[in-house]
Amino acid sequence: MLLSKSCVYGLRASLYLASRKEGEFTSIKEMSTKLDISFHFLTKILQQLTAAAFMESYKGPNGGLRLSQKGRDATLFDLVVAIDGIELFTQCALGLPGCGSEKPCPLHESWIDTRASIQAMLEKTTLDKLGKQGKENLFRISATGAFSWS
Amino acid sequence: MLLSKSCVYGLRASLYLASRKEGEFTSIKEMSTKLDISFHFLTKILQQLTAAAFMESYKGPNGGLRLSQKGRDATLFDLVVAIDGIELFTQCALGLPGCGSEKPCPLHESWIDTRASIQAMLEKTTLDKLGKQGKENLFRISATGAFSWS
DNA sequence: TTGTTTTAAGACAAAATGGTCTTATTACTT
DNA sequence: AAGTAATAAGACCATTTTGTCTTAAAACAA
Repeated sequence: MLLSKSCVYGLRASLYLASRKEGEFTSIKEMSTKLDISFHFLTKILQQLTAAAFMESYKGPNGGLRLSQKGRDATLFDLVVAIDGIELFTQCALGLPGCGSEKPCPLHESWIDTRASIQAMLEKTTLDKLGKQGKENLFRISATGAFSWS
Repeated sequence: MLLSKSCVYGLRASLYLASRKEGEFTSIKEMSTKLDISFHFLTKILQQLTAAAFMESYKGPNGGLRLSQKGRDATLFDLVVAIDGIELFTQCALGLPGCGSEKPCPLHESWIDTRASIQAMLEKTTLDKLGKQGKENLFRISATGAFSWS
């Protein structure tokens, strides 16, 4: 798997928040229901993104999470790095510590390009723009049709 | 991580065998030592590749494993699929079952291209050719210099 | 035949990942 | 003040992946 489940869940919830009106809080309960993700597990993942200041939380009735300015400006790459770490984009495809252009593994040159294209894919747009694009294109972020861009 | 550890170990051992003279048996013990991989773990992984007929085994003194014709003609992609499965190359990047061109996730179109380039990278050459290329380029397949293309 | 060298098979353990549950804490509502 | 709705924190459990160990089976050698 390219991205961990935690990571995918974090991305989908981030896209959910990107679809909401700026500044508005959305409860984790709502997101977990609409995206069909375990509530407690999603809570834990989003705590990481809140700690990393991509989101802001507010407790109590009508509380929840919302994207911060940093979050709205963030790309999916930023979120992936925050959850899964940077290794995918820096390490050798065969996991060989000494691999480099001096003494490369058989995949080295190809992998440099390929991993850059993965990064480019994730860096293409910000959450803010993805929120707007989602409304236009009705992008899928849930398995079922439980979520819809209002 | 793009590939599991099992998969990476399997690829590295396959490359090791590709560097050996055709038809010659190499013991798993030798490979595990030179590649710095746990002997028993490597044994288990290579049993999968033997069961899938990429390799042939021979027991007893001077026994070991060697690439079959199928193995020499195989690409790294074939080996990856045998160990990690085909999912990486068929599934949605966000793991959404219903994702497709009718109702795509935000990454859908990019991911189609990117995962194809990963596949292309792994399909570029066969083990046989990689064995020859390795001798010319002295490709790295171990972390330390414990292995050398003789 | 007995011992040695090798893979095969499978039980078992450890670590990482994924997931659940309970208790705090904060803020609102009545 | 008391109750309710929400996140925060962390203990705990389950599953998957990774790794170890033991025993069996095959082939060779003395």
